[in-house]
Amino acid sequence: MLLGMPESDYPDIRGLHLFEHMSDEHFSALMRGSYVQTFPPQIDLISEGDPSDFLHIVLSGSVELFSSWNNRETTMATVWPVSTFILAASIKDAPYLMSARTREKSRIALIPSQDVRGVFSTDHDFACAIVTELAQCYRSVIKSQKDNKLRTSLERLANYLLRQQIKSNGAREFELVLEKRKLASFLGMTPENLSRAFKGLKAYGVIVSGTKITITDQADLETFAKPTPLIDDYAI
Amino acid sequence: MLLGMPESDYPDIRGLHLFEHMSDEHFSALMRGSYVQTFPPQIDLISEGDPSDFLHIVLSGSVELFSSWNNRETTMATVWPVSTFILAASIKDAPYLMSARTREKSRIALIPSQDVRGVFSTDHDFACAIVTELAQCYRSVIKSQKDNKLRTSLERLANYLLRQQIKSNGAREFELVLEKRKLASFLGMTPENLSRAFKGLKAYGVIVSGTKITITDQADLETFAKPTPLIDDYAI
DNA sequence: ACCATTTCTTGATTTGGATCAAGAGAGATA
DNA sequence: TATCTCTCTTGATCCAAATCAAGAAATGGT
Repeated sequence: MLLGMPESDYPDIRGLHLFEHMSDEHFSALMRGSYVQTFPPQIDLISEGDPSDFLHIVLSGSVELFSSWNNRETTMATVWPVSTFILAASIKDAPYLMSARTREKSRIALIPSQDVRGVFSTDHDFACAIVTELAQCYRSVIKSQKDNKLRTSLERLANYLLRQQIKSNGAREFELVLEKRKLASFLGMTPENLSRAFKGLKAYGVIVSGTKITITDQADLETFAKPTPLIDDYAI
Repeated sequence: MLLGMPESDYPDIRGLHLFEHMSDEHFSALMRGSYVQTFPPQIDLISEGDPSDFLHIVLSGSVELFSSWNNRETTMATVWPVSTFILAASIKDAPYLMSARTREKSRIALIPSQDVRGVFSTDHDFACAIVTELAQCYRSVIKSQKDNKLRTSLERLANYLLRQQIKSNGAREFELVLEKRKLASFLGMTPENLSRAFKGLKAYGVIVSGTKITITDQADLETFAKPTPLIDDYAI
């Protein structure tokens, strides 16, 4: 069942860079036309090729973005609260290029794309925020493209772990946030090979126990991984 | 030597979607601060990591965008007249993620990024045009990402040829616009393997003679390549 | 707590692509 | 035109990763 957006969700959404500086009036207008729904795990939210009727926002839980072709499937990204996804398609009124499914029970806000485009065309601050967001998204994909084309799978895994470590405040020990099979797909490899790659990183001081990763020799791993801000820093 | 932008170049630039709808006043302001320079072939225009001082526009010739890491290099894209490149970096005032070099003698316009950001922050039409442009760029990279992750190298080549054929108005016969070694890098393979891949496509009616491609059995090639708008149509 | 199901791991094998090496062809230069 | 250089092609070999197969571990439901 679809629910109108409860006001209690407003602050979370308003806190996103995307909506931070737009006028109260426009923000309320967007919210009034929106819905919130809680979905069970593994539910398809959108399918690539469909018209982009809604801009989606993950309020809780998490969402996998994936793509398929010729009976193959690959994980493109994972979206965590609070963030939007498929902004580009909504703005361009173009079909989705990726599909989305919930990874777990998730609360998703749905803002009609038409409303987004409407406000975008009149609210300059909103347009500026969209530019910043899209530039960020674009640069992230370029980095991912470089990661894929310039690195071997072992190097990609090593750098992925270093990035995750930073997100875990640089702790020696941290948890994988993705299922290994999804991580493998995200990194462009098979689950079998991911398993072997983890063993390959043992030589550089990486210990894996279930979802727990321990980096025993930071310098050694970094010497091997050679992380660079131009690929691995999501902030720039 | 740097030259101010000659007025004769204004129409070409004004014709870009990006600058089409902005006010005359703002357009002139941008142009007044800009430069045009003609570069010889194989000249480095920008290096990844550098601050993005200028938005670049290719007026004639062509430019290769490439990236390097750990002594490896890969071709990311080729830019043809008349188009801009590194818009996202200019807007975000962030370092370039890709390097650029001329492929041939090329005329390049240079618009100070600061001016672009200045006009962007006040001209709503310009901001909207930037949104459209960035959304387009983003979606192109996503398509490229899907191409790389979901297809084998033979499939990538087959679909590349079909896309190039469309750009050549669907002719049975057309010319490759890239050097084969650059095409190989762009498609994520070695020159040796590209050579073998071309031979592999002979089975599907592709004849290669130097830079000339002939598709003798359109249906057969398409059956093998399985092109989809969600990867291969640059327009959506 | 138990069973069923799925995921993960490990090993054996195959395959696609990279690398190495050398020759053929094309383009540039004098 | 002849020579030099660079790109492209081809063949031989090697390596990384995919696939196939089976067992171990973890997860979820009753």
